[in-house]
Amino acid sequence: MNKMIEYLLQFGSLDSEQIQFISDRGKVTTLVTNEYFSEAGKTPRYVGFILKGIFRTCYYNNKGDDITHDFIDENNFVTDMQKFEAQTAATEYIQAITDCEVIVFTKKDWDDIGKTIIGWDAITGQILRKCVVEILERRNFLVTEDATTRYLSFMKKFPSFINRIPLSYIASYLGMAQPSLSRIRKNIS
Amino acid sequence: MNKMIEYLLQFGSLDSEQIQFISDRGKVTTLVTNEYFSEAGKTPRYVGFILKGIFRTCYYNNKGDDITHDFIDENNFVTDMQKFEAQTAATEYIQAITDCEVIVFTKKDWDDIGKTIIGWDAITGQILRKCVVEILERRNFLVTEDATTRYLSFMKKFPSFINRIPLSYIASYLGMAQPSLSRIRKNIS
DNA sequence: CAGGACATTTAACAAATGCTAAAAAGCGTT
DNA sequence: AACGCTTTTTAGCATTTGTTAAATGTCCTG
Repeated sequence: MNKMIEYLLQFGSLDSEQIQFISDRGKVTTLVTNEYFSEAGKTPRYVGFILKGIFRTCYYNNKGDDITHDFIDENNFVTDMQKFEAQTAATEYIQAITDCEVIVFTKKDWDDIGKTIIGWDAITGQILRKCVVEILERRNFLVTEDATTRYLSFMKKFPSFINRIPLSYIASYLGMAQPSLSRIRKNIS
Repeated sequence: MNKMIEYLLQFGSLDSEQIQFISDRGKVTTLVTNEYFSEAGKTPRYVGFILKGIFRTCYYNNKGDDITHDFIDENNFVTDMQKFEAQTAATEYIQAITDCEVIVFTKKDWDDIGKTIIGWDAITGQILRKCVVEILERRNFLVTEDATTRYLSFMKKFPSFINRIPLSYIASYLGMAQPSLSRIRKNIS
């Protein structure tokens, strides 16, 4: 739980009573590889804070291809934010792609924290802003750069992912076919 | 100013005193086509709410190409959020691509609103969440779909942009060369 | 309405990437 | 070590997209 509190304290201050209030509501759970944290068509039940492991968000396009939109790893919140807030059906999957350890909060507990802790909106707002910037940075270059550049940037930003994640996920995240990614890897080395 | 208040009221309630407080701090200004709202290398001075016109965010990649990242139009806030909050130098330009009319807020006034109005964080947090979802929806398909599909989706989502925006901006936004976009337009019709 | 500046289209060729299927490599289990 | 299963690589060919430069179109100004 401490890792999460540390994370939160980067974005605002919390006294020990508030920390206790938050801690009391988080439950540590584990997911095994390939297990879903939330599923398309179902209402997301939890916000999670990742203690260990990597998740991906993904969906099936109209050709039936499995497309990975993003990877999320240790020391980050994971949730289908808007669908969780609105408690409506998600359109994407969130899947554990390694064994994972997560602190989860139910909607009720998350709302209670928001109502109880003055400044909670400011903290989550800041986290959100940081996430937006990161997402844009990560995804903008995917649109404009060629395949080799995209892969090199990915390696640079997520060196630890290369050997922990199936190549097919990386290929679809980078917007290319898997054989193309293989070819690129060969050319680089 | 009313258009902005209406927009805000979608995300939370404000009493007439609060509305007055906000209105007193916004100044209506105009920008002509090609004028910058904020510039790379400079600290953003304003948050804006667009009453009329279209902006784009853009930057120059390492080959010197002018790349458009996004379009923003009427009835939306426009700002380099994180750089504005932190008051540090921006890395992108925000440029008017039509004549524009905008309500602007200085950093000081924006902060004063945040300090004065209870629930402001909650309102801006909601707007932020909505923006994140929209940005992701708009940009995710750019990575995985082919050029024709990307253009068709763009036309569907922004039919009014096609005749108001230079094609070169649209081409770079969609991640393709301008002659490719021309070819696609020909094939479609 | 002529001229100039800028935006868009066209064409031909080059390069990159997609697609398919088969081969190879890796991995866990027995 | 051998087997089955999954992942990754390879190869050849088809298709898409990029690149460059010239031609055409459009709009504004004098």
